[in-house]
Parts: sequence; structure tokens; C-alpha cells
Amino acid sequence: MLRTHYAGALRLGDIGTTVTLTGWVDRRRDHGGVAFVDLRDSSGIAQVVIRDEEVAHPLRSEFVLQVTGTVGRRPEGNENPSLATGEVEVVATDVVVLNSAAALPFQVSTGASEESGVVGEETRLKYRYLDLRRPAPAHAIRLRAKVNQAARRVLDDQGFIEVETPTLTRSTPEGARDFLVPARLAPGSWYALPQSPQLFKQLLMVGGLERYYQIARCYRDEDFRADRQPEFTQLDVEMSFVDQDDVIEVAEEVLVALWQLIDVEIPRPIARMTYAEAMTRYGTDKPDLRFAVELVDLTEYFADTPFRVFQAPYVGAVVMPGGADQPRRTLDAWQDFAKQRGHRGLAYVLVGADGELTGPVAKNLSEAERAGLVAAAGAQPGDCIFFAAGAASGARALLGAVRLEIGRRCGLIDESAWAFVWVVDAPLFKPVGEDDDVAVGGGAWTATHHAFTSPNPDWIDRFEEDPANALSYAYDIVCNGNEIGGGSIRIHRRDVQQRIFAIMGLGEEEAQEKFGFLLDAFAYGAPPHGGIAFGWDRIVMLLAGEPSLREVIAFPKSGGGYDPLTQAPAPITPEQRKEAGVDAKPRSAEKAPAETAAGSPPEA
RNA sequence: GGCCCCGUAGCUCAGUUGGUUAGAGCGCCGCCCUGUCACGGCGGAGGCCGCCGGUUCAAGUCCGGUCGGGGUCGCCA
Repeated sequence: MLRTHYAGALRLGDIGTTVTLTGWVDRRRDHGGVAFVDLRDSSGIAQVVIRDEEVAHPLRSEFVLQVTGTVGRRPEGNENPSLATGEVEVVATDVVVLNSAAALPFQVSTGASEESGVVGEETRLKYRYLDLRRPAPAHAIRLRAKVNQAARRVLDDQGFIEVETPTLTRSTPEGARDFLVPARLAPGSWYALPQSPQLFKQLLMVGGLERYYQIARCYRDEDFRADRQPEFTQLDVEMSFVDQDDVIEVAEEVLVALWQLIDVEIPRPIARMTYAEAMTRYGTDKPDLRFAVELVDLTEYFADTPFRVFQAPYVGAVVMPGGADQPRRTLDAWQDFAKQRGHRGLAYVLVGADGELTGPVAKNLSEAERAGLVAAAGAQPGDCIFFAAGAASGARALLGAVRLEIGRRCGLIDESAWAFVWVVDAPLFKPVGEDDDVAVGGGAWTATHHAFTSPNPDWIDRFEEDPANALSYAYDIVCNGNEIGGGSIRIHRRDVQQRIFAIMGLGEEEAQEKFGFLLDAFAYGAPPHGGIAFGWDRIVMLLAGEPSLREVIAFPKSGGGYDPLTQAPAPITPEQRKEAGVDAKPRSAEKAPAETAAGSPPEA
């Protein structure tokens, strides 16, 4: 070892000891005759005193040093309470420059970030190896390791087997666009990177593993968000011979262990809410329960309204406390808020301090409606009532977004709270919309979760009777309005699977072509099974208190899937292109699946 | 794909109504400095104002386009 001690570990008890430290020059203060170097390693910072000017003078930020010296107590009054090692210092007898460092693109030293503002993300990512020397990024990556460790510990203790599944596989039936990899040995054919290990983990259940987990990299070729990366990580779990409660039980134990890492005790059991309740009360399937504002269903209240806009299948409202005094400009901004989400606008009524209703909508309401509105909406004098009318799903989605915005603007969200909830009983199917370019089958319905999600016990024998209302055996875990995990009990019976496919308009041939290997496996005694997958990056992000997934990924991509550090993706050479078979024409016999999926039924 | 915002020194930013030689803080380089810890002092270097085009006597500033970044909606079961 090049060192005897970690810099950040030195304490009064080490006084008198001769130590050798290694690390980087965090900062130096050169006084001519005596110089101070803050030496930083992974454990922290220690002050090194160098009395030889010849040695100290050439040192620069981020030089790599090996320092030998004696630990001494700092002179009276010279302690630095902001350093853990601030009561001591190392008086150097020998300083070896292990490496020099070029002038930095940005300041690495801790204090620097406060004085010259925050460094832009693109620069940080381009020099991520320097960024990682800074305390916050370093902490996030270390926390992530602890999170992995905690999950493994819980699952290992419960007899789960960690299994790696392929990353070169075939295009899976999940909703997102696949990343594709040309197969050199089969020109014209392509691998897909997995969107998740979904099918493989089910095969592992057929394989008798009974309890599987994996910290799995997943790939989806979709557009970016602060909370989305093209490659991301799931903690993937699957269990045999279980029902929903068993999976939830294991999932909660994992979550409890994770939040213990930041000294938060999650009360168990975590509350459950049906999907229908979440949509009705919060306008979303991932409600943020850190604040109490809820949607109010006023459809009945406005059943006979003269106001044409409210003559709709659904009329709902959400109350903004104290919102009555918003200036016109702000109320206009709410209109833009709604328009940006594809709605025509956002109706509102202002409730004056005296209870009088104002705003453009108020005069369109009947006398009786005005009289009872404040009570019906649960408003108070001084509040603003926002309305959305129309199809229930769209109107609730708008109100849900408004609710969140109200929470933010009014400071209603308790930032220190951790509000967990299971959202259960999601619909099994959703209508195929125009936007469903990735629909699996050609029918009127597509799976809400995925095609292998079982109907819940109430519906398993009769989901065909009412596909719109049939419920799935699925569950999502939501934390502070973030979906941090989701799973389901799977279909293990071939007849049920075929009935599901039938509803989705997926013929036997086509089903066989798309996931024949799974259906084949299910023919050989598939056990009842189910599981869950956690959004690992998002969970670490929450635990670290970071605003972006990028902060908890060692080498994240920036917008457009670009990596500023490696400059990937990059062009390939003509030779690579030829060899990879990118341009190979598929043989006519092997039609691309996408062409048969949408329109005509597969050949009989 | 739609909408919004941002591109000025290594970093973070300012730059007036279009008007002389484009500034600040930090960083960097040189010299000085024996108890600092955001050390201090003196001096210095550093700019394709993202790029292309247009308007104008004159463009960092106005207009059009383009590229890059961020956010958001669509999308992401």
C-alpha cells in the first residue's frame, strides 16, 4: 500500500503518529515560508503543513501526492471546525508527487462550487471523472452501492437466487421502442436489447428457480426526461407459488431496508389504494400523498347545469387554497398550463373573502349552483376552484396535474415526508388508441400492464364479459408521486393466456411468432408466479435527494442519448458497417414482424 | 414530433434604445508572503459573443435558419 492511513480518518488520537497519506490536492494556501495543502482522498480531507517552500510552491490543484509526516495538534485557535480532521494536521517530512494535473475545466474543490456557481451539467458529464471527485456525486454513487447491497441482503436472506439474463435477445412485447443490434452472423437479423428481463424471469420460474432476482440493466429507445435514461436499472424479482400479498410482503421488506439507509422507518403495512380510487381522488395512478388536496367529482352537482361546458360526462374540480387573489396574469398562465396538456383551458371560479363568486365561469352557472358550489367543492372563502369537464380520463388527468401544481405553488408539499402507497386493481385492458403504434395485437383492447398479467381472481373467469372494467392482478408502489416499482401475478395457464390474446386480437399464429418460446415453456408445467420490478435509478435518486436520475448514474447520457464523455453514439467505419450487416436485405420469406402486426391477420 | 427557455473568457454569469477598444467573480500564469483554511498582495494572459445568412452607416444586441443544451407535452405496459 502506498499509504498507512486515510486522510479523513485522522483524529486527536493519532497525534504523534507518523503517517503516510495519498490523495489529491484539494486546495493549497502558500504563505511563502509555510504552506498548507488540503489533501483529499475518498475518506475526506486532512491539512498537510509543508515548511519547505521548494516542495510546496510547484504544487497545484488535483496533483496526486504521497505525503509522509507526523500528526500533530493544530496550534491553539487554529482548529478548523468544518473539517472532521480539523483538530489535527500532518507536518510533512516527505512529499512525493505521484502525478501532476493539468489546469482543470472546472474547480473540483468543495468550497469552489459555492463561490463560482454551479457547474453546467454538460461540462460535468464530459469530465465526469473529475465531477465524481466532488462530495455530492461521490456520495450518490456510494449510496447506490449500499442500496444494491441492502437489496441483495434482504433477498438473499429469503432464498432468492440472483440470475443474469441476456442483454442480446429478441424484441420483446413491451411497449417501448427497442434498441437493435445487428447480428453479424445472420445478416438482416437483429438482436434487441431487453426492455426488461420480463420473459426470462418467467422462464426461470418455469425452470423451477422459484425465487429470482437481478439488478438488471434495461434499454428503451424513447425520448428523454430528467427522470429517464435510455439505459436504466431495475431490481427485478419473480416468485413462484405466490399471490399478490406475498410479492407485496417481499417488496416492502426491500423498501424498508433501503429507506433504513437514510434513517427512515417506513411504517408497515404500506397502505393500499385501488387504481379507481387513485384516479377518482387524485387524477393519477401515482398519487403524491404528501398533501391533502383532492379532486371533487361534481358531475352530479352539475347534472342540470345551463353552462354548456359543464354538460359533460364528467365534471370535476380541485381547490387551490387562497387562490382567489391570483392576478389575472397568473390565471392566464393556468390556461396555458392546461393547453400545454392538450386541453382547451381551465375553468375557474374565485371565491371572494365574502363568499362571492367571480371569474368568467361564475356568471354561467345557475343561481342554485352558485349558492351551493363552495360547499360542494369543499372550498373556503379566498380559494380558487379549478374545473375540468369532458371525458373522465382526460379531465381527471388535467385536474391531477393541477393538483400537483397547486401543491407546489402553495407550498403544501412536506418535503421531508415519505408517502408510500400501493396502487392495486388496475384495469386489465385499455382501449387501443390512435397513438398505440406499439400495440401487440390487432384488437380493440391492449394490455394495461403487459400481456402476461393475470386478471385478478374476481375476473379471471369472466373478463371477456366486460373488458373495460376487468381488473388485473397488478400492483404499483408509489412514493411521493413517483412510481418506483410495479408488478403483477402472471398468467400461468395456457387457456387463460389464449383468452387474453383473443381479446387483444392476437391470433394463435401471431402469438406463437412473437413469444412462442414463452408459450411453449408454459405448456410444460408452469407454476403460478408473479413478481415486481423496482425502478432502481429512481429509488436511488429519491434516497439521495437528487433532482435527476443522472446524479445517481456513474456515467449517464445527456439529452438525445448522447454521452459527452465518450461522445457516443459515434459513426462507424464503412468496414464496420459492411461487417455488421446493417444494410443486409431480409430474405423475402422472412417478413418483418412489424408489417404483419398492425393490419391484416396473420396467415392461417 | 409540438411548445418554452438558454448558448458571451477554462467555469458561473452581466452586457442599457443597435453605437467607440465586450466586462465581473472564480479559476489559470508570474512574482511576493512563516499559521492559513473561500489565505492575502502586486502584475499578467485569456473571447469565432455556438454556427450560417439577412436587415442596417453600424449587430453580442434585431430578423430568419441551423446546431447544441435544459425543461415540458406527446411517448415511455
